[in-house]
Amino acid sequence: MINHEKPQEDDKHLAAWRAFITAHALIIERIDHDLAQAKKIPLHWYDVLIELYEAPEKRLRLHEIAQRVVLSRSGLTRLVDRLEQSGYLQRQSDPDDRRGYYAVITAEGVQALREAWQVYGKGVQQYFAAHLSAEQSDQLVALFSGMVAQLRDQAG
Amino acid sequence: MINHEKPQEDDKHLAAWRAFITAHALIIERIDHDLAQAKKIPLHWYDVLIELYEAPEKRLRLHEIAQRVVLSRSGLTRLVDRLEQSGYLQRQSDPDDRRGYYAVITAEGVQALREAWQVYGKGVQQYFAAHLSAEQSDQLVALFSGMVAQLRDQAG
DNA sequence: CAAGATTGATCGCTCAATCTTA
DNA sequence: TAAGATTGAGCGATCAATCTTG
Repeated sequence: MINHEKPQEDDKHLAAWRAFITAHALIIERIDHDLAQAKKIPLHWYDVLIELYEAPEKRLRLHEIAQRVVLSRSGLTRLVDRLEQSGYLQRQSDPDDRRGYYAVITAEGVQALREAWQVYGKGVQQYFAAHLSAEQSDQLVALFSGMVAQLRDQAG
Repeated sequence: MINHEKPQEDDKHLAAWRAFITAHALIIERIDHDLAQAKKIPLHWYDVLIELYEAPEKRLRLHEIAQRVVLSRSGLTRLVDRLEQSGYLQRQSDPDDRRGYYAVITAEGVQALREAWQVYGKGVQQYFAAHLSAEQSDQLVALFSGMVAQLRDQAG
C-alpha cells in the first residue's frame, strides 16, 4: 500500500497508472504494426530522425540523441549505423571536438519522415487524439510535463 | 497534418501525445532502474506475476498471459522458462486441453512480488501519483480505458 | 487443418572494455 | 583522468518453422 491514510485515493492512482501503461503499450504496438504493414520506418527510427529534423541546424551530437530518445550510447551507435546505411542520416565529425560526431538528417531522411508520418499521424489521431478535447490535451501536457521535469531534474 | 480544418487543436493533441510518450519512457526507465538497484525482479517479471496473482485460481494459460502483457507467444515461452527456473511459477498441464499449460504462481513468486512492490509502488507514487488528484485519476482511467477498449475490440 | 506451445535463426539493446581526444 | 564513441559478449525479443493435440 502506498499511503495508509488514504487507501481509496491510492486505489484510484493505481488504477490510473495501470490504465496509463496499458494504453501506452497497446497504442505503440498498434502504430508500430501499422508502420510495418505500410513498409515505413519503425517508430524508433522516426524518433531519432524527428529530433534531428527539429534541431537548430538539422543535426545533433550522438550523445544528445541518445539522451533524448532514452537509449544507451552503444545502442545509439548501432541505430545510427543502420540509419546511415539506409541513407537517412550522415555522420559529420565535429571540428571543435574531434572526439565526437554529429548526425545530420539527409533529404532521404526527411522524405522517410514524411512518409512515416502519414501512417504515424493517422495512428495518433485514431487511437489517441480522437479521445481528447483540446482542453483535455492542455491538461495532459501540464500533467506529463510536470512528471518529465521532475525526472529530468533529479538525475537526467 | 492530421486535420486541416483544426490545425491548432491538432497541435495540442500532438503536444499531448509527445508528453505522454516521453513521460512513459522516463518513468518506466526510472522504475526499472530502481528495481535493479534494489536487486528486485524486473518490471516484465512483475507484470507476469501480478497477472497470475490476481487471476481466479492464481493461474493462467500461457497464451492468456502473452496477450495481457503484450508479448509474443515465443517470447512468453522463454520468459516463463526464466520465471520457472527462478522458482517464481510452475507450469501445470491442462487436463481438459492437453496442448496447453497453465502457469501457476508459487509462494516464492508471491514473495518476490511483495518485495518488488515496495520499490515499484514507491516509484509509482513518487513519479506518477504525486502529480495527480483523485479526480484527475478518475478522468485518466476513463480516458485511457476508452483507448484500450477501442484497440482491444478492433483486433485484439 | 487449426491452435497452443516450443525451437532455431536473427535482430537490437545493454554492460563492460577499449580507443581516441580534451 | 574523464568524456565521446565504438566494439565484443550476452541477453531477451520477434518471426518462421515445427511438434503435439483438438
